Amino acid sequence: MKISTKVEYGLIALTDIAMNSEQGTAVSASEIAQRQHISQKYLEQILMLLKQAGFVRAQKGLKGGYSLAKPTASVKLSEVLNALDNSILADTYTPEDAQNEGLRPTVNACLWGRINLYLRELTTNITLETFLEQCRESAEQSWDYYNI
Amino acid sequence: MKISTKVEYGLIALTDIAMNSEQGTAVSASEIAQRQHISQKYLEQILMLLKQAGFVRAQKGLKGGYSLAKPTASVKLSEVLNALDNSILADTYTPEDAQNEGLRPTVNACLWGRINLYLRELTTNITLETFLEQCRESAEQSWDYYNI
DNA sequence: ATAATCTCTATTTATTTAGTAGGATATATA
DNA sequence: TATATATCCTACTAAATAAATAGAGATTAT
Repeated sequence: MKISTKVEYGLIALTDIAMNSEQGTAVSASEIAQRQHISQKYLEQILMLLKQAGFVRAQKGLKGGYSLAKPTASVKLSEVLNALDNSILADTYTPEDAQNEGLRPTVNACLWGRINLYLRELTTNITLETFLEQCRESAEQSWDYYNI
Repeated sequence: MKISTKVEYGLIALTDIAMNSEQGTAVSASEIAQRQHISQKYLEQILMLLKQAGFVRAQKGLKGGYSLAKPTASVKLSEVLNALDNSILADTYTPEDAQNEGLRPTVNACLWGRINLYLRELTTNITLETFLEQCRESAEQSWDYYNI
């Protein structure tokens, strides 16, 4: 499944903020950009999406930056993805589709609709909390892998 | 999830062939194009993919066309999708990704990899046979819906 | 004051998608 | 064998989308 950089960077940024603002300090866009090798200006646009959707709060000025606006357990991955790209979990259903005399509506209903439902269920059941836990486990595993 | 017309039309075409070549007669591209309202020239390119991947066989010349090359129960949806667009079920993993010092490899492994695995499992368990059955059920349902 | 930070909008560039187009090749049938 | 009807193959193009780049404005801790 092809993921746009916007969605990928957005999730990386959210993860970076979660991991690096634990002491109550905000994480600036420039920090994230440097750490994750992402264009800062592009990242700023993406961070605005995360802020508008209520996942992070922003603090302007010196020592400002972004911090989490909610407890990680209440952040559903499906909602984060929707905030970054509202087509990623959506059915691409058009009004003309419904009037199509061919197989298009049927295939849409039977297959793509079913796949999207599946994806929504999957991503609804992943929270930022569980995701961060998996990231830590994954990091440990690759550490072991290279050192044993 | 955004599906390209190439993939969508490919699946529609395969379904059309399955439904309309039962008497051993081949289905021509022009027939499919008319029935499904798809550009014939574009469709021809897509049918070539399905042929190259071994899902349909082609018969040139007068009264020619396409017919299924395998029993429907042995056609896995995952394989059809891969034939039409090999990125749709794939991890978008690049060599640079592995060397990235940031969170990118971790997020790739923990999230996109997991989602793709999920999608592959789902689509591997759908065969053309089961899909056709669902299409028929769906058609009956909408029939009922509008007539009762 | 000022330097650092987010905010907002416009523009540009690169890539992908969704076709269009034209002709070559093969073949059933009259 | 002539012909109409198919598939096969490749090149090209227009439109949409993705991925930034750029610049200026607003805010705020120090």
